[in-house]
Amino acid sequence: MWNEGNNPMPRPSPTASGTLAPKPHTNTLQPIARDTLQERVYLRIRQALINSEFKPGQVLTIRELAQRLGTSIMPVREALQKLTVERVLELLPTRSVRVPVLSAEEFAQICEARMLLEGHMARLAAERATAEELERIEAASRAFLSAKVPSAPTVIQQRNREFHFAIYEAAHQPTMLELIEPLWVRCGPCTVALFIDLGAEKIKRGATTHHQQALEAIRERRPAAAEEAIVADIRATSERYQKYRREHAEFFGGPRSVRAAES
Amino acid sequence: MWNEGNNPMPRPSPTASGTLAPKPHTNTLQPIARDTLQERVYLRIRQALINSEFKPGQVLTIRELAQRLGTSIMPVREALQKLTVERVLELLPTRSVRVPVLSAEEFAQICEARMLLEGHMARLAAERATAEELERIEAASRAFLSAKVPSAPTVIQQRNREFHFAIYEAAHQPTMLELIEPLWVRCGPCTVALFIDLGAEKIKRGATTHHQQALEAIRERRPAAAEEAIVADIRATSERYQKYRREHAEFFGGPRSVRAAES
DNA sequence: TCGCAGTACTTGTGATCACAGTACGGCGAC
DNA sequence: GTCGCCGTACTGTGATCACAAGTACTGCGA
Repeated sequence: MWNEGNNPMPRPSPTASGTLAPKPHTNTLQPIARDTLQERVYLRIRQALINSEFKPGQVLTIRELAQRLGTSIMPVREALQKLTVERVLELLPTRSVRVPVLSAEEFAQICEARMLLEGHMARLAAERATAEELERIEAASRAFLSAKVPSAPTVIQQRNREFHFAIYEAAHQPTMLELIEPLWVRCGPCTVALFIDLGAEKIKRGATTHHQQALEAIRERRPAAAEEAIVADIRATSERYQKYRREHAEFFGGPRSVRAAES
Repeated sequence: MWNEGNNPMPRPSPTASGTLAPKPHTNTLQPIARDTLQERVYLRIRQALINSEFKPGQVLTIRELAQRLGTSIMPVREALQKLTVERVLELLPTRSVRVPVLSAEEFAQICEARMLLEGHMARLAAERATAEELERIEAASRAFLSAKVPSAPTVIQQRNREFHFAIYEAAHQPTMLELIEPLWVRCGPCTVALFIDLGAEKIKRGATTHHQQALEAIRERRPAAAEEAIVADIRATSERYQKYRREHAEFFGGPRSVRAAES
């Protein structure tokens, strides 16, 4: 499961674009992709983190990644820099980087921010969603429901993500959407770890209720109810992590945050 | 005023630490600073942006900055990368970076996020602030009030910032604090531009009311009132920018967002 | 006088090299 | 046998070089 050893990492493919499914474009002859190597490396590692190809706590070294990706170290070091700034990765005292193991408090605070921002977005979506956007949300919801539970946990997580962002896009606040996105990436590795260890069955069942409530609230233009449903969904994730951390403190052991040693 | 020409930029000084005043440490023998050149460059440029040493819209080139800072291009290019990820700087189609000129919508959405997050923090501060933290907040308030209006607008902005963050630190949510900080840096250049053009007098007078209300609310443990005061303060900034943009559309002219050309 | 092409220069990107700091192993002394 | 030292291997950092893409300027020709 974890990509710890020398399992070959596929070369970054040009089709591996951002983490959100791009909206279908109707206009032809859109500008061709002219991205840099560094950008591809960045997106590839980011995707790997979302997909839990790296384990929380795992240390990533520049040269090894460069070798596995078939590039020099330059694109990799800059990609890791970027991920560190986003706090998707964590700086060790040796200046190596690792996948963070979020403490209960950190996870809770990120979830708190998510509740505030995403609740706001859900409220706006209920007010503003167009018919087309509503259809997208419903499609995402169906996709989530139809995800086979025994399938890779990342699939459930992926569908869950797409459902949420289908809602948030309907709020028509692109700048705020960009603030929310990194919060998901930060939670990603730890959340997926939860999926794997706890079994996706129970989690999916819990989320389904909130999803249905959110969907209906948006369809019926009830902003407060939409906000409430999304907040409840996030709160459930937060509390699940709290509980899990308490019960498996040893698993998340090891030297916790690097910064703890600083102050 | 603007640092457009060849005005020498001071070498990054080891004392130029973060943008927040560090809390006084009581324990001796804290770890010595062991930061990298890149980090100093990053903080120096970041500080320069907050202080409005660069004008919104101004293009920054790696080699020129490197020369002015007296380093090779390596630390500078990574510092600019980091600032771009934080969206403090903006990528041009040529892959140069420039100081963003926030559109009215972007500024409004960032302020909306700030109202949600910082309002939350103000509420918590009113619930949790210790006597010592309250003293820090009051000191910051006095410092803001005593700032001479004709002095550099950046001083007012600096004091304002310190007052706000004195409150937020009393919420005891470091992770969320880290989410708020980059929002201030993003707003920085455009806000200070506002100060300069509009005159700090009026702005300071407006903020003073909100500050006093927030301070009293925290002192008297009224969380809802504290949140309200902070939100009102941010909303005033947001609306001032909206108005200013409408009236000075030509000043902020030029090709707006780069991404506008992409879709 | 206008328009176009060619050139020189500036820009960011990526690769390679040199270096300093750290971690970890073995080896020797007590 | 255990503790401490030392050397090796490895890691990130910073500098320099090579290159491709873009821009602006200049000069030639219509």
